[in-house]
Amino acid sequence: MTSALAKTTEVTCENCHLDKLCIPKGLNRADIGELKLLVNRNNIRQKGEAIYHAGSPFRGIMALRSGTAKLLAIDGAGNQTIVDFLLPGELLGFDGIATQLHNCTAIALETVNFCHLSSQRVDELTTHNPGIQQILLQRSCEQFDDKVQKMLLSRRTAEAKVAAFILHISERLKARGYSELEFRLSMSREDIGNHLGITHETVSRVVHAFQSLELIEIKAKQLKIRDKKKLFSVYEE
Amino acid sequence: MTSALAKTTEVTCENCHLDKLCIPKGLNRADIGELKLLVNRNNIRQKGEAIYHAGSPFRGIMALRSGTAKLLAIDGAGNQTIVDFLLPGELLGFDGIATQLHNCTAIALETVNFCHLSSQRVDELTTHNPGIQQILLQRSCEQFDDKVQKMLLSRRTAEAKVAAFILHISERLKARGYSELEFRLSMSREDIGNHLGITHETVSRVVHAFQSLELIEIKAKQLKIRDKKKLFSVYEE
DNA sequence: CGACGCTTTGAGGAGATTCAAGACACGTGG
DNA sequence: CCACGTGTCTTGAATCTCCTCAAAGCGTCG
Repeated sequence: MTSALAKTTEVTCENCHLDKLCIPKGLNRADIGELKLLVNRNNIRQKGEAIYHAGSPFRGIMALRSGTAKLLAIDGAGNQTIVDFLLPGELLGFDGIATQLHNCTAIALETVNFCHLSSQRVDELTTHNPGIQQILLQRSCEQFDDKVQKMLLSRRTAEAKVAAFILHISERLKARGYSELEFRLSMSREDIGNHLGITHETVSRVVHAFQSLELIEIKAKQLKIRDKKKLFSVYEE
Repeated sequence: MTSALAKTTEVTCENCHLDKLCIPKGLNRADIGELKLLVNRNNIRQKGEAIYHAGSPFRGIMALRSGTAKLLAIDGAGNQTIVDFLLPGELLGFDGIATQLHNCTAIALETVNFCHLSSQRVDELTTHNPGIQQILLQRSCEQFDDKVQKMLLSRRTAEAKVAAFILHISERLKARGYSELEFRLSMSREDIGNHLGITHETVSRVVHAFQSLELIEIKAKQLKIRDKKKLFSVYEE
């Protein structure tokens, strides 16, 4: 809410530290220059607030600059499933492109700051800037690839799921320049379980078992990976 | 193999009966005209043959004209998961766009005839035809939406999964002009179970239970839906 | 400090898997 | 056309993993 902290050097796509992850990845300099003019920056949501709701008109593509969020889908009977967790530099909004209505609800897990490419801008790109549009196609297909990986997990044991979850978060944080071995899980056990298709009690038990085996150290939401190799073997085997 | 049955009127995108499902859906007449020039038609694969392999270079986007196929992913430990079944009019190949290497293997479940938009053509579209490219983005996002639905299913009982599977196939066949209540399942119980995350024995038991409840009639691969409403309620509740 | 939500831990039970055996269907060759 | 063999499908029984329900512990925030 308080935007009194305006910096002298404004952050744009051209000097954003997330340029290797966000839309600019793979984009030429001219297109990045155009992109920065199209993007609306410094949108804020507090913990628990929605970025968009399922059923609402396509809001465009958003990119997290800081904070984390969850993407959830709801079926006819009201069951909620967490489709994805979003880390800084990751894009959301693709669930609204096909039908022009959002299929999922995006909710901040902590205060988030995000950039916004409005649906109108996205439409304009169709004719104006094939370069950026190609990037969107690529990113959308990345999300598809990601879901394929998730399907491969669904047949595995609770142990394998939790191990994969921890390793996946670790990899993504590493790519963002954060510590890959020690970090804070912004989501609840309930959320983790929901995402993995197990109960929060099972998450708790597995996490405790991993701690006993000295694969990890966990206290509340703070996690430290002690033996990445062994943790990986739980997932792999 | 025998293409001796060449028709006098050749089928193109402009007069294909699948135009309401395939790439042309939502495309203007001029773009369809261009599309037909880019597409390579009448590619054939026999049952069990691959259309493309995981790890191979991106082959482009393909559209089934007849026959069915399965799309499968393999993890590090060699576990295979069937990501999707493909019906006539459905597109495949998106698993190769993000990395330019196919993430999945596509295999014919029976003789298939498909159209092919080569990777080179797909790349050309980036600069030449933003209209077709936009359609690809939309289709890619549809696949994403589809995976979200699948995630919602993963927490459900074996009954709900099988009911949803039958109803989903039924819907898609209906959209293609086939009977929605009576059809042949081209995939094995093993394949169905793999796709749904249950064993083939469980598929068999559930299918038998549905038959006892008079929701369906099934003999080998031939399926008849007797009570769609009740079947839907198994899925919904 | 107290209340609330989140997390942990335990015991019992349900659903799905595994293993095993038999039935059936399909294609091949006699 | 029928016999045969192979692979698919069905069915059963025992087992196991994970879930459900319940209660207690911990942390956090007003």
